[in-house]
Amino acid sequence: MKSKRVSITDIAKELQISPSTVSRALNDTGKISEPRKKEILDLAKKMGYRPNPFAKGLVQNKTKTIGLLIPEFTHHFYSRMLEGIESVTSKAGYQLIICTSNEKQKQEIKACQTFLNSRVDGVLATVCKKNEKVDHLQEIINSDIQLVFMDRQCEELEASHVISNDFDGAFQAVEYLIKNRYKRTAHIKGPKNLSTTFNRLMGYKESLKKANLSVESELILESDDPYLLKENLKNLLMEKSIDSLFAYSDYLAYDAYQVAFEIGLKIPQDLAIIGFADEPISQYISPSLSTVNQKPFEMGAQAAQILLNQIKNSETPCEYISLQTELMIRDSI
Amino acid sequence: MKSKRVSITDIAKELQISPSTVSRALNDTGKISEPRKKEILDLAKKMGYRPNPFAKGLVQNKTKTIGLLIPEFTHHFYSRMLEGIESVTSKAGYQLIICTSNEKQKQEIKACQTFLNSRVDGVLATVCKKNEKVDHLQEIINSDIQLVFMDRQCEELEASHVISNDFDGAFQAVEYLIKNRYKRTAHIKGPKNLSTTFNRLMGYKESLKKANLSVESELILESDDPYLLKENLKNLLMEKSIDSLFAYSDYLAYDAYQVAFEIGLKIPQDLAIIGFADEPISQYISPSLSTVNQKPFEMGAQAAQILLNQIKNSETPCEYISLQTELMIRDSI
DNA sequence: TTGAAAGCGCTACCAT
DNA sequence: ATGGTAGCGCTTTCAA
Repeated sequence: MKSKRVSITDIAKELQISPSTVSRALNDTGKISEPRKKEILDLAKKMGYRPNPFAKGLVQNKTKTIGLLIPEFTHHFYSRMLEGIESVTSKAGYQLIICTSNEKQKQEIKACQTFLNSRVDGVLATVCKKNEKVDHLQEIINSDIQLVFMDRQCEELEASHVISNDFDGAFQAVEYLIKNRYKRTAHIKGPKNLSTTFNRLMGYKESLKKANLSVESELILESDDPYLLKENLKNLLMEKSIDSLFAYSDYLAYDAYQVAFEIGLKIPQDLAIIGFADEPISQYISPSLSTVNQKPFEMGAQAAQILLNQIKNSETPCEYISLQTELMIRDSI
Repeated sequence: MKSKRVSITDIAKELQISPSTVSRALNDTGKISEPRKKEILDLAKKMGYRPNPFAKGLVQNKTKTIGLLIPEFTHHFYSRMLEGIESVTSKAGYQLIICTSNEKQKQEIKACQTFLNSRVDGVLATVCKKNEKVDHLQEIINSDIQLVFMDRQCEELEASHVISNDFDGAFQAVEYLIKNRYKRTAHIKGPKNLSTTFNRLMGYKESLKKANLSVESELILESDDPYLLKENLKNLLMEKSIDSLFAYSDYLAYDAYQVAFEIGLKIPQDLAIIGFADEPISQYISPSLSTVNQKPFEMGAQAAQILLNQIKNSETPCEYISLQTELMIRDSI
């Protein structure tokens, strides 16, 4: 029962005119008389005509397709970013090809191959944690495919990016602790090699410096090994040498909650905590967690908009956007 | 500097053979001599040949593309389902076109148009909450596009589905409450018109009946109006007429937490609670929430697999899968 | 085993 | 304003 798809030539034959005229009417391009146009459009509708994207793509060499590379979607941050992206791309008639890297470089490389094969017009990417090499991303650029980074910066490559102002976000968080008369603030660092980790650490340090407080390396904790982190944190807390904590993420902040509770400390009385990202859990844990909102929806939307601009005009210079964060004060301080 | 893309004819010319032979070698189809094949493959690689998906799609009328319709991605459940889908589609060389409905029928209809226009080979869909009409989905089926529903069933349409066994999940949850000697269990219902709402309610009722407990309509609460829900729940709790609660979702369970705390009740001593979905928050709230895990990753993966089978052979009969859920016991009972 | 050629649906160019 | 037609890159007969 498969009714054959109706093509431009079908319409042309029906109307005894040429395909070019039909094409012109359908695309509202070039000269064409109004009555003709109307006649064609009406028939097209009646016959249920749908343009064949392949034929179009073949001849125009544009795919109206954007590749999206994301580490994973289970963090609310990325889901929300996706919604921001989708809100602008769908409006512009672009489609997304989504690939997840699961933070593995191998999958990231495969994703880039997919993008190349699919001839996407542009790529939006949040690179994975451990990228020693960026050849696969360089290849995207070399193939004249527009590229915009999100959330995580990639300094080796010349491409636009939209990231959070991690430095300011961290600075303000720590500043808020200091203003509230907390004297010794620890920091739990993020994963190695990420620009975000570096920038939040810097914000922490600078904030201390500005308040004439010393930056002590014993108060800066690595988080790569969760067990070790908890041990180190426990020691710090037992020695009562800190009264507050700024964590790279809400999840790491929650780890601190657990350690604190384990040794009988109260939050925020004994330990004030501020996290980062404003994941949903920060509202649900108790006490609710003060944190830094990164505006993921806006991040996605802006990145998509920049990409579309670059696709439209490849001469568009790179843009480097740092989104202001928002300090969300709840009950953990 | 845009180096022109290399095509099959480029390779053919270079080797002074015909394009058809090159095509055969590249696709490993039909008769071709081994040395020839090797020669062609080597050169193709050297020249950086990439098949043009448009030309291929145009001639084969297959897009290797799947449309994915999802209400939204900020619930962990859907993100995880997406990861399950992606794990099988990417392996099979299919690409996903993602559209979100935001639970709005209008956007859902638009998404279906997108799928039709893009000539996707198949569609994976979780329909939105308020669908009075299903014409847009019917049109997908009429256009000979394979369709598989996930999570939410759509009885009006003849299509495969992969859903949770909501009935059993609810039944077991309530059974667990009863076994632990809770006598009066309330239920907070989900959104109207959803198959999941109906099935979980039925599981609740049947579980009570099986234990010879009466089903009391006053203990079944609507959730459409959050304020009203909290008021009603508060009344029930003040009257001390219930000792336990089974909620349609983890978020509704959390609402119950808040009401309980507000009037000074302890969980689970004064009120035992079981939620549904095993969203991340259920581990993070305190006390941690007992809930029903729906295996979203498996749901996505299975739905994708069924869809691929149907795409490969359109005569494949519809499949109706009910995934067994898993009761996750934590501290709220 | 290989080649020649038609044709998928569309646009763009040139002609009228 | 409209028509004719080549050609995008590929697969798929059919013929050799």
